Amino acid sequence: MNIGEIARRAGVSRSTVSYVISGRRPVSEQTRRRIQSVIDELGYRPNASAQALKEGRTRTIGLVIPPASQRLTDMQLGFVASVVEAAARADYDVLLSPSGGDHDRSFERIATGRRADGVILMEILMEDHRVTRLQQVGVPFVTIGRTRHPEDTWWVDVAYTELVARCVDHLADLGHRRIALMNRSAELVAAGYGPGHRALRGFAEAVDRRGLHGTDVCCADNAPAGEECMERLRERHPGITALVTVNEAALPGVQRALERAGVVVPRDFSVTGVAARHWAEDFRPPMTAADVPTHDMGAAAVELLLERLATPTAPARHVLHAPPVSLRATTGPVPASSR
Amino acid sequence: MNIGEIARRAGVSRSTVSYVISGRRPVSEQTRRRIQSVIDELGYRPNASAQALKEGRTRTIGLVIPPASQRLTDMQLGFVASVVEAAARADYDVLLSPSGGDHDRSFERIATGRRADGVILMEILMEDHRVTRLQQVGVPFVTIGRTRHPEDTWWVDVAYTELVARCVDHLADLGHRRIALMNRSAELVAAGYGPGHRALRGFAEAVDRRGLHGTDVCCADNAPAGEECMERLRERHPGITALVTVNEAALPGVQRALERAGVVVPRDFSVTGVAARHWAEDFRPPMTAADVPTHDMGAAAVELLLERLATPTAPARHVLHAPPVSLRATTGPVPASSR
DNA sequence: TTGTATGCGTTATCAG
DNA sequence: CTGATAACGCATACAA
Repeated sequence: MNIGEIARRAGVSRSTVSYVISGRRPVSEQTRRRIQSVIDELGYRPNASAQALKEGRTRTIGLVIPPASQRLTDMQLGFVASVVEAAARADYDVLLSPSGGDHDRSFERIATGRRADGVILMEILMEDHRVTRLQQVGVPFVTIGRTRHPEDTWWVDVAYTELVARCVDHLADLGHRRIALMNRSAELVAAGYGPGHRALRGFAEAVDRRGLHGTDVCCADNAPAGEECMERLRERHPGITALVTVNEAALPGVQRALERAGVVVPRDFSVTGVAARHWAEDFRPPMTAADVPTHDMGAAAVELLLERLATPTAPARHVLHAPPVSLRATTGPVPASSR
Repeated sequence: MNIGEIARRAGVSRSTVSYVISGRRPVSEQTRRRIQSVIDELGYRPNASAQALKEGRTRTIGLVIPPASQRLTDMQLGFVASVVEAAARADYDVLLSPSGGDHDRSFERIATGRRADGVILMEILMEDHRVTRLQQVGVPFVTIGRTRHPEDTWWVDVAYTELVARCVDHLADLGHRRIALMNRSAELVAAGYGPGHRALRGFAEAVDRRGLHGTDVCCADNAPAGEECMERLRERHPGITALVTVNEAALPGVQRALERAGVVVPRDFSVTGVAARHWAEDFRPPMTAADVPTHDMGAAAVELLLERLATPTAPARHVLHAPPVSLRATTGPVPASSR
């Protein structure tokens, strides 16, 4: 069934049906009603492909996610959920592309097949070939995260450098002198994953500025790795009294390791860092942390993209989130024995 | 840039370019090469909307997920990931529709706008209006989960009734007489959520058949709820010695509650149930459970859908997964004191 | 081996 | 207020 069929049954031309649907020109109440009743009766809806072809836009956003094979972290999931939700609110659909390496077919379809009006990219590397590719092809895009030189791209990001530095400052203020950073996985950092690098930089700078002794370790994004990592950390660096973590998925393991070692938080050991809110709140006791506002960020990414689509010549916009460190219950004064 | 532009630059007709791309008719090596080089040089890719309009198919699968506002459970996420991955392998794209209630615009776009060749639906209710709607519209679909009368729909599901019964049998064999079922949330069960109903039925039947004393409770899909629920359960039914759970998201809370109460698993208390593998393995000690093969199920759903698209007249196919209960370390003989 | 012409379902321009 | 018609970009039947 198509618009011609509706027109035929209503005894009007196809254009009139089209105008009834779009409302872009006045139609007499009488014919409007007649046409509408035929539409309702047959349950007619315009063919999206034909509309897209004619209008030159698909009302679809491409969302490039990490290869689905590896389980998405909660933060990634938070981004996906909020992007989908924000897009739906704007009556946009979301086309998912699970793309990892180079020359991914799914990515290429979205980038060059005009299947989407614009693209949202996440898990950005400092040097990201997907960003390069999208720029080359000329598809409007917004990144969640940013590359090394983000000046004239559109992005939404978390100020990892600053947040981690704030956590270090907080610990230093509490008298801690020997602290550790639990970073994301070694592979991710090696690949040039932005948050990993920026967290490390913020840690190093703050530790240096406050004259502390800092240790940093990479840790895979899961609980067992967190447990092992925490144990190894305390074993090799028995002097540390506090942890800054940017690896939320490892948190349950960190907790387990501390519990098993009989370490009481925050009496014996302090924990803080950057995490999605529910990870911080699920920690026992609730964790003092900068809560990454995944929900706002996904929505902001969509908003930026729609703005970019509406005014293609607009200068690049960025949103850098630096949420406050929410004081909960995992940080306290350095133990007297370690002072 | 379009196919005409390529044709013009290569000095051939548009059809020849089209045939070079599709390979559906022989083209002389010489012109093929000339055309290909122009295509490569300009980075030309056919317009997906035009292709879809012409061919009458979009090479896109619609995936209807729960409203994104509520965090997806790991099992749901597993389905999404595996569907996306399997679709990508078949060179299909996935269009996401976060749809909850009736008359969802995003759902309607997918159902009636011919934006997708077929649809995969998850979180199916015993009476599901989305299923009805899709049948009415005539869009091919496959459900992950099934309705009350699933005979002539296409679906992939987990045999909750049977799996829960097996868990009960296992506990009965170990001598447990008073056991509890931790179901999904009360809202979900009230809404007619299939797994909730079928788990309850399997539990009731098995408990009855083995002459046990069974208690069942609903629990929200998160750790804090699991903790509270477990505590209440032990408080109100101090006699229970084992738990069957189909609520994986509550597991960390269950674990925490047991630990806080000083209950040693499986010496004092046994735990088993249905869960995605990593939840079972993350439990301490590793949990004896029927592991839901989310990965296989998503892939199977895609496979079924593609088969249905290929042969529209084929009779309905179903896949019912009944994975074995993997013996790990959370079940043991009933404590002597409770025998 | 290649070119010409048609139509997929829409929207919008131009006439009436 | 409404209708005829020309694109949008592509694939393919038909011609040559």
